[in-house]
Amino acid sequence: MVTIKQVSEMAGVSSATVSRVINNTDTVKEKTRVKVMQAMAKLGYRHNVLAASLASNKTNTIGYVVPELHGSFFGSMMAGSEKVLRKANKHMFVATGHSDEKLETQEIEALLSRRCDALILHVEAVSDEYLIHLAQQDVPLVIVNRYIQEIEENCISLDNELGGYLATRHLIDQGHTQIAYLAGSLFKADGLNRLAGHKRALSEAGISFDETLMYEGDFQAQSGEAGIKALAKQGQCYSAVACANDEMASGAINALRELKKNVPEDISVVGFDNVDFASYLTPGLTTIDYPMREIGAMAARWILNRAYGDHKMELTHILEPKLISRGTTKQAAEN
Amino acid sequence: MVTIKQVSEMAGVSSATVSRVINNTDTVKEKTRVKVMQAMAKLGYRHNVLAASLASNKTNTIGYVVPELHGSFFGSMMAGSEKVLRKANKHMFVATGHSDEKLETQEIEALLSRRCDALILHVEAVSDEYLIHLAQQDVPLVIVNRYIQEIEENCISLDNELGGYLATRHLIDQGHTQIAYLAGSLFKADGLNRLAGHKRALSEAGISFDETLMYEGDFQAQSGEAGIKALAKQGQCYSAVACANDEMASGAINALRELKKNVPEDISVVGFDNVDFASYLTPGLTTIDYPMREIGAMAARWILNRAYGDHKMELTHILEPKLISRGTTKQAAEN
DNA sequence: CTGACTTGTTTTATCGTTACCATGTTCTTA
DNA sequence: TAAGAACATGGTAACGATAAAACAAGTCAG
Repeated sequence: MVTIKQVSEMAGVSSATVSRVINNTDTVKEKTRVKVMQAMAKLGYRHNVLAASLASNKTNTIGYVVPELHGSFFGSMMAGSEKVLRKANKHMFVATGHSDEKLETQEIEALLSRRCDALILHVEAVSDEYLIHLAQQDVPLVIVNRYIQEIEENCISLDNELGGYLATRHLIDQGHTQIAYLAGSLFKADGLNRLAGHKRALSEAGISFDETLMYEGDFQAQSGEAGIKALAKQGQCYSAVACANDEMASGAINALRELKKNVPEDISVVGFDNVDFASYLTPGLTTIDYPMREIGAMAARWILNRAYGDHKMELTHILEPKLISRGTTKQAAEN
Repeated sequence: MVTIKQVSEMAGVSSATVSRVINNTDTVKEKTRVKVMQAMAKLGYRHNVLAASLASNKTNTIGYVVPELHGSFFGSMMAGSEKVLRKANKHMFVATGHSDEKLETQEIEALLSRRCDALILHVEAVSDEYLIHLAQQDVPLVIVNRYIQEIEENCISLDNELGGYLATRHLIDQGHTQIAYLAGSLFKADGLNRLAGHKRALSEAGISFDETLMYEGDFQAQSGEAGIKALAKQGQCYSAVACANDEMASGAINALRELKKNVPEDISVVGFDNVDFASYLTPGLTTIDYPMREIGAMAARWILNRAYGDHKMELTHILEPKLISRGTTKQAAEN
């Protein structure tokens, strides 16, 4: 492997000068620069980032932990971050936590061992305490899609309550008054907050929340189907369904079809997340957009701000969801 | 930052011994090991992988280039690799090439600068020559979803021709004889090979390939719609359509619906890739499974084999696609 | 013409490990 | 019991860079 030393010898300068040329860190006479460049080219020199990082105590690398690599959800987030980081010449070291406490911890430790300049974490299993402790150490940290009061400055998340509100509000605006709700797992913050938004929209419109029109699922398509069937069994009456996510909405639509209900003619359906397939369904699924890409970008901006002192960007901690109106919702029929 | 030196002092041993304990690289008396471990715990020592890599000339890191991070395609591939590499305690450094020659080259160089032990590349814009040259250097290399004769030992790809064959063969088996084909971009190897498979299936069944029943699209949903409309305009007659990928199939189905054709009752449709949303469509899309996860896993196995001398695994260069039969294909109506 | 600056460069210490060689100690075994 | 093997550990030179201090030469105002 060619070293900076060999380059410096061939160019007839010291290795410090070569380092300057490589890093553009200090003034170097044009003539010297050219000599160095030529020597590098001739020897086929390749900068050793490892050695540089060790010496400079900076890796220009952001450690990134996501639950999974497959599926498009986290991919979008990483893509958002990548775009921002690329411009700043920072790189990402990606690890997966698989929603397992031990693994998550292990990967975070590994990233720190690699001396990442900062971390972006989407972790689900480690405790708040662990993260709080981590945040108080010297490595800048952004926690995505999780809100922890004590270190809220390090958190970025979506306003799920607002999303739930917007979904139901959309249905109300279209004249629906009997609105069923297929909730996600209510032991999860997201599930709970979305439901809270639903309730707020109802109450704002003077509609009282009817417990019997709600079904608690688990964010899976299967539970959307189950929800519709359960409501049917109870003989519930409604003209619209708001769902905790798109998978459940998709399941619900299938179940409604089985019950010979047309969507959206008989029943309107709204989802949440705006996953890829939402637009491929027929009719296209009306849903709430979960701006993962933007969240990823924002996380990266915070990192740039905190770890590299770039203060030129606009920053927020809470991102706002938007309603995407497609084909599964429709003006309520007149009574 | 706590160093190995400080640990060694506290434990009353030399730094060499501490290194031995950390790396489990040599026998150390149990009593000494305990002393060292305690010192590490007490000082809150964290191994510096950078320094270790520099000294040992090994990073245990695989450089990974994919075209994009978003979408589930490459995510699945990375997930497949990650699972294999995790078991071997290797990590992935992910970079994106965005199908741009300059970017791809740049990222590959960056990974080499970081002294990755090996590379897994899914690149589309760099030339074969560049890759051939790279393969002949000292860094082990696996090229995914691309076949380059001169370095076929480094390539892993799907048998697209077989996939195309299976799709059309499936239609023929169901009694279809007039089969339209919506091709992908034919300047791409994948598009060409899938079409070739289609032709082989036809010829094997004694059906002659009818140029007018083919439309060249570009792998986008839009072009699937366009294809069906173009065929309709020409007044073509067919009972089944094979598509170059699922997006085009989805577009085709929408166009067929517009033409008041029922899928699969009037027209059978088969896609290619088995993307996530294929199973969410109603009816579910019959398609050819592109085993990205398995491809990623295989790439990782090759790396383990080549870069780390693990010879215990079964390896292949060409993976086989499978037909996934869902609801968009159906026995041809009797004449 | 001189002292203060600026510019360009070298010198040398340092970053935190690992790898190799040397050395001392403890088992085996004939 | 002596010799050699196996075990346990220490010393120290790399690994390939950067950074801070020191120095040399050129510029310029007064």
